[in-house]
Amino acid sequence: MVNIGDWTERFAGTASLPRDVRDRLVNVARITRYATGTQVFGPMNVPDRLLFLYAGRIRVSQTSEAGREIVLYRVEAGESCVLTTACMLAEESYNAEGIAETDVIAVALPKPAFNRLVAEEESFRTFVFAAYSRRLIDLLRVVEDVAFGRIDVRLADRLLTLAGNCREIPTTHQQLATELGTAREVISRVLQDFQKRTLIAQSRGHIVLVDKAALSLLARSA
Amino acid sequence: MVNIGDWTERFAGTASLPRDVRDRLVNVARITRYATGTQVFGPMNVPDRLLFLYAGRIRVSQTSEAGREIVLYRVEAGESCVLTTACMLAEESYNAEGIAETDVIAVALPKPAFNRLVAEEESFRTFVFAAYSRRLIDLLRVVEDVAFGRIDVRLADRLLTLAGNCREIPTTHQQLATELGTAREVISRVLQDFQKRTLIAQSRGHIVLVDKAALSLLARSA
DNA sequence: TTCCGTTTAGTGACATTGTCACTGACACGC
DNA sequence: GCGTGTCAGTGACAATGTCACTAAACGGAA
Repeated sequence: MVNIGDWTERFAGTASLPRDVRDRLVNVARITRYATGTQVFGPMNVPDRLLFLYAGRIRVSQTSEAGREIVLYRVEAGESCVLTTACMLAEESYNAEGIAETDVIAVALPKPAFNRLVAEEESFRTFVFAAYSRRLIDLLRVVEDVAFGRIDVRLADRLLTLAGNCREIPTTHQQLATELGTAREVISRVLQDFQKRTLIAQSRGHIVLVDKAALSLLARSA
Repeated sequence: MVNIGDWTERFAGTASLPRDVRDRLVNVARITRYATGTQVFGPMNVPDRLLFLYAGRIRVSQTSEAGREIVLYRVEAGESCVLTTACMLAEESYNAEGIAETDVIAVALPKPAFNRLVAEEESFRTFVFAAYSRRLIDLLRVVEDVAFGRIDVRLADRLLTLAGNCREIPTTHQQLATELGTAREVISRVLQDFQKRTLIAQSRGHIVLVDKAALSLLARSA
């Protein structure tokens, strides 16, 4: 186990806390690691601690009974994973799960410590509420996209997001279908259309964004 | 203005607070009323106070740029409206709005009082987090329905919900389309199908649930 | 290397849902 | 009665989802 030192520097909610509070936190929190591809939380795997993402990225998605899946949002380093909180508090069941998309290092805070911190520290409270709000708004965006958005527009947008500064994306049609909550065949059709319009180039498990400008235009067209 | 007396009895988060805290709350909170059909909050109308619903019902929905709309959830008496909190905290814009579906009486708590309460009172804190969690899970449900659900199933389910114990619903096809985030024509088609199968009867602005059992079966079939 | 099984992608037919441009029916006030 | 606006019905078509396949690419084993 590698010592990651004073992780309280890393989080907006803890960086400005008094020295003694931070020392206490470092003592009570447990550092947890998840290898790429492993499940961080899920219906069968409800953590009893609050997770703060020190490094890595978690993909949160929801699966239907029929087995279809949609990506809801991603938790990045420095953020907290509030869905686990929701999970602990609300007794209702839900079928969202978090998968480590890279190797992940998380800080797991026991519930009593979390409670105390929310009660005593204004800045931490603000951080937690902001995290909740952020996720609520993320979900509003998902609802809007799924309910009213066109598939080609959503796909163009997602391709650009996944690529970041890069031009290439190592991904399969099935993975992209999961991103948008649709079927692989639909993705294949749209990607073929993109290819014909020379917006992208494809090979097995690999997509190259040839014309980012045009994709960007398409993504913003709705 | 009618005096509604000690409203702190009404909320899970305030009923168990010490007498002196409740007296203080009653003093600082303002009672607000909204007539049926008026907007409680929206993109252009961000309240600076936290709302707790004393009586009535608020319908929270989201509108697309193209003007199509979908109902996200309803806030019932005794619940708090956390989306307004999200709204205040997160700077990001979103286009959800809350409409008073009946005449509404709400308790509006100034932000400092809210903050103090969250800090000092465990039971209130639990209440607020539970409210957030509830909404997050509501939204997960909406995402699942919209992304993976069939229209006929969703409509059957919504009709039963809207009817409650009653057999009749005074509503237009357009209103039902807004409930599910679809188009009126789609609702018309499905309702005609339901009518042919004698699950319902229709007249202008009015639907009678003839065979609730069958509708229920259909609603649960996915 | 060749063979074979697995994963990934392509295809066409069809079902469902969404869009558009209408028409007709009903209710209400004058 | 007669307009006027709201509500519902319709058919053609477009977009998306489903199904049952085939074909191509890759990787390991013989």
